[in-house]
Parts: sequence; structure tokens; C-alpha cells
Amino acid sequence: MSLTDTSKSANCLAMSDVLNRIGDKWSVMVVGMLGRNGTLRFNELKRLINGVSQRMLTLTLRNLERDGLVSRTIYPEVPPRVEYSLTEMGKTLQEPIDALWNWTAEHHMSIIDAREIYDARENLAAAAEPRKIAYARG
Amino acid sequence: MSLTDTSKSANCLAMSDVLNRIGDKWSVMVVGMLGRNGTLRFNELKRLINGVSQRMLTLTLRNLERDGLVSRTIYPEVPPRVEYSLTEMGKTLQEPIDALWNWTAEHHMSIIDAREIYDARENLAAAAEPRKIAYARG
DNA sequence: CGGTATCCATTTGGATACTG
DNA sequence: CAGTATCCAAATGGATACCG
Repeated sequence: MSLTDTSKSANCLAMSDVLNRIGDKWSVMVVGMLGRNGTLRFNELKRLINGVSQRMLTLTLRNLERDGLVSRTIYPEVPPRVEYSLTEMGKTLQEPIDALWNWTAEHHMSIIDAREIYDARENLAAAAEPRKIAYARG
Repeated sequence: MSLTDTSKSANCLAMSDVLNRIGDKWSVMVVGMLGRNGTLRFNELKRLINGVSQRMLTLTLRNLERDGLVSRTIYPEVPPRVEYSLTEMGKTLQEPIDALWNWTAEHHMSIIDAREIYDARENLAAAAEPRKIAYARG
């Protein structure tokens, strides 16, 4: 219990640190894709991940490689071939990422709905509230 | 299998959408804290979450509320009291978030180490590579 | 093919001051 | 206490062009 508690609430700093890397959407996408497909080339990843720019994919892969989550293999051919896959540590990240992925698939619609309700309420409140600054002169 | 596969790889768009909200570190922190503590006031959250500014905490809470993950209760007292807690949907997010949290606690050090190794290698490479622009005149 | 380099618009987020 | 409002610096990220 004490150990569990420690590992859970001890330092937000570690969470911040790690989340800044693996919490952004491109990283989650890359880990998700590599986890499911095993090994992928740069442009395969680019095609699979909807809307990622070359720049962002490069940066994301470099950061994941730096953190020891993704391995990069260069084949000195012409044209060049570079393959990416998860490291052993990267594979352990697969499970939590998958959990998040499944949660998202399950609750996305509810979130959309919640937003609509919230926004509708907001607009209503805005319409009802007494004008604060802008009222017709006179 | 088909269902599983669909829910996993179908739309990156849903992942992007949701991750943009619950993937940022402050949201994860808030959900983590509320999940473990049940109900918290604004300044309690602020104290618990290391380094969050008032502005970011407000924004994060509004977004989570908008998405139906956090509920906000105002007690019309003086001084004002506002309590936050997870909604039912928010509670379901607890599990994946906890998984991520535990993963982080377990692997943070390995990541730190991996970074050091990577950076050391980088510096070495930078030192070895032929000077491209800046070399001593003469 | 798999990048790097550069430019630039937008977003993010901290600091600060003020309010009900 | 629990915000809102404003300002401004820094980070983010797309578009584009070029390179080995």
C-alpha cells in the first residue's frame, strides 16, 4: 500500500516529464502504430498517421528514440530505408496506450455529446446574462 | 476481432480529438488527483498539482467539465467554495490514466538514463563530424 | 526515401493585476 | 476563495525548399 501510494502520488514531476513526451498525440499515434504493426518505415508511418507533417513525425520519432522507446535502423541502400520499431521498454508502454486508445474509442461520442450540451448551456447563459459593457447608447 | 480492430485503428481522428484534451499533462494531473482524492476545491487542486498556474488550472477544469469528465459544484457562500470531482465517465478514465501513471512511475528512471546515453552519443557524433561552418580561421 | 533547414502564423502558458 | 482579463514570451507546428 505504501509502495503503491508512493508510486502513484509521489512526484508529479515525473509525470509531467514523461507526459510531455508520451502525452502528445503524435507520440501516442506512433507508439500505437508501431505496437500494432511491428516495424514500419518512415513514410509508412506518415501515411498511417492521419495529418502528421514530415517535420512533426521526425521530431516525434527522434524524441521517442532518445527516450529509449523506439529503435531506429538505417539500411545503407539507395534509396535509403529506415525502419522503426518499439524497444522492449516501448512495448511495455503499449498496454497503457492501448487502454487509452480503447477508452477513447468507447467514450468519444459521449464526449462530443457532452460538449454540445455544455456549449448550448453556455450560449443560453450568455444570452440571458445582463449586458455588461455593450448596450445601446442612450 | 473485426470490432476490436475497428475500435483500435479506425479513426486516428477520434484519438487526436480526445488526446488533445485528456493527453495534456494538466488534464492527466487533474483526473489523477480527483480520482484519488474524490472531491477537491480549486486551491486544493492547485496545491496538489505541482507548478500549475491559476490560469491553466481554470482552463483545464473548464475543458474537462465541458467534455463531461469533471463536475463542478458551487456553494454560494462567502468566501466562495467550489468543489470538483469526477463524473461517472470521468471515473472510467481513471483506470487508463492510472495505468499510464504506474507505467511512468516504473519507467521514469529508464527514460532518464536513455536520454543521457542518447545525448552523450549525440555529443560524441557532433565532436567527431567534420566542422561544417565554424572552424577557427586559418 | 528520409530526412534537414528555414520561415512564419498560431497556440500555449506564465506573470500580473483586478473582481465578486 | 475562485476566479477573469490582459499582456507578452516561448513553444508548437504547418508549409516550403532543399539535400544525401
